[in-house]
Amino acid sequence: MDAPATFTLSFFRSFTLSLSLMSTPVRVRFAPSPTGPLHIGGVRTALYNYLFARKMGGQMLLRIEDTDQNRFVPGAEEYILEALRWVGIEIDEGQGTGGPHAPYRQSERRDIYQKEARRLVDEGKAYYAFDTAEELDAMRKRLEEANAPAAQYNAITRMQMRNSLTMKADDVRARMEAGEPYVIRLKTPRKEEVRLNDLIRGWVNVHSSAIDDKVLLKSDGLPTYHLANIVDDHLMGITHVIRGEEWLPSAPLHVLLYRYLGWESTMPQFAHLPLLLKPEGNGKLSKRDADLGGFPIFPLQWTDPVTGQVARGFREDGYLPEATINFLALLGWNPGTEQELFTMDELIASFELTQVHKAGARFDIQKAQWFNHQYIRQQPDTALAPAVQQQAEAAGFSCSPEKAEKIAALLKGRVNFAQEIFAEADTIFNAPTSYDEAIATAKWNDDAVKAVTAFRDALIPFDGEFVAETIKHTLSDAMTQAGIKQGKIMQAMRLALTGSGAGPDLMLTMEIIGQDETVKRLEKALDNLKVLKS
RNA sequence: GGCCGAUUCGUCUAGCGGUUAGGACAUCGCCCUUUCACGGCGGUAACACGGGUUCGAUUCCCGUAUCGGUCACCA
Repeated sequence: MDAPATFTLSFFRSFTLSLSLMSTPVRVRFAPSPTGPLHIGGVRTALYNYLFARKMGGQMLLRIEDTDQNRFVPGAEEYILEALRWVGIEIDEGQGTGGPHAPYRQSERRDIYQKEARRLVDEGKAYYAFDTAEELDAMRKRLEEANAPAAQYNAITRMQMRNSLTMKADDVRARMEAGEPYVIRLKTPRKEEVRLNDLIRGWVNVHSSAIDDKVLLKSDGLPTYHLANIVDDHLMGITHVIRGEEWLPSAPLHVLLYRYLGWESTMPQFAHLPLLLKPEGNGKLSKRDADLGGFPIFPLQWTDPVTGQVARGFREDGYLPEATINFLALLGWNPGTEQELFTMDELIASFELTQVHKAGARFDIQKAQWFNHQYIRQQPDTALAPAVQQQAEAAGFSCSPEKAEKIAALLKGRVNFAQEIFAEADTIFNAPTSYDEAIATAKWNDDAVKAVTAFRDALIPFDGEFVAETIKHTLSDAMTQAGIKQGKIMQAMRLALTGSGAGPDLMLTMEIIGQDETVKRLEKALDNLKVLKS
């Protein structure tokens, strides 16, 4: 911590995570591209970044990687911000929040990247290239036909292409002045072993011959991901890059870039997360799976601005944010305990990057539903009631807040989603218009008629508080007087009141529908149900 | 195809040389209950394969297979 901190830091950084963490504040970033709705896998990446940042007492940044003008989708950035807010991921610095390293939108930082790209050219670590798309295609085709080991722009092929390494300096300058389009490419070394120590996977070695001369700066003047993310991560003081496994193959290239830019000593640590896979079959989770399986893979509903197509969201489907993050957190990570239910604070407390699983995880919506069930039943009735009331009123029923609350209390344990409560409450709002035939046949007998009649007769003069407890007593007294065993006629009683053989607690159901309605339903049953066999 | 990565019940996973291989979802059964659920209890179910290393491998090493990712002026 004290005097030799700088030395200690750079020396131990690559070996000991904890040591460097004690010395430098952790800074992580979530850097999505605004090309559409944020994928649920992206939400998980953001979540792991957030958990790690909070756990380490560090900061979480949000950067928008919009360097591809062609793929820009209006509304996507707002969607990202809202999705993160919804699941409870707080951004300390970045787009939508601000901070000392603004702007946080890469399209607004082009001068910064251009400066660094030119510096690389000046230092002989990159070069200008004028090849057209057709020329590149021709080169790849030629190499493929020649059965070359790799059809790429690299240390071998670059000398046959049109670039500042093969052209005269005057020629290069003249073309640039004439406005001919060009890119800046990395001059990848021919023979070099690039190593990187991934926090989740350990050492990964790649030979530089496998890395091609990646375009760093595109002909439109904007950087590619590779350049932009390194420049920004460095400038913004990022200490840990936590991202999806799809970046692992290009990670050695990034190490090379840090080296060439002279920033290797403060290079962030890398952690590559396993991917989310299709529920069944092969490949990674895609929008198609959502359509096929009838479940969301986006946090929020999204309407495509061009096609108008609507993609469902976890939020709109009725998943609670708590359930969503709990589900996501455990998809690829496990604290090693047997705890399944975690609040955000508990996740933060127990999260460890080193405990992130290495293999991809199949997306299982059933588990998500189970988590939602757990959180729905924990919700206070008052939190669930407004939605019930709203749905009821929208369907043309009058429903007081008190009634909605009672309904929520009665049914929340039976459902996976809040909106299912109203559907389950159908027998409360609607008197039966028909009766379950199987139950009627089996249970509607002479005793049942006698029991229902007796109960009705006991209910009409009843003037106490009409609540489950007193109803229960009234019923049992009536049955005793009539000489009927209560257990024998309960199914019939339920049938008379709800038309169904199954449902929630009957006494509470009666309490909610009220005394008058209860009596009315009993009479209606007596009028409409016939004893088929005695 | 080249390169990189991965591989424990159907699924998510624990395990980090010696375990009756544990938990959760799903599934099945029992109990609870007026019923259906919920809940409780229990059952079925896994170390991809082949070589090593070792007294001993799910665990370490090497192959094979399979799966995943990546090979753009997209991120």
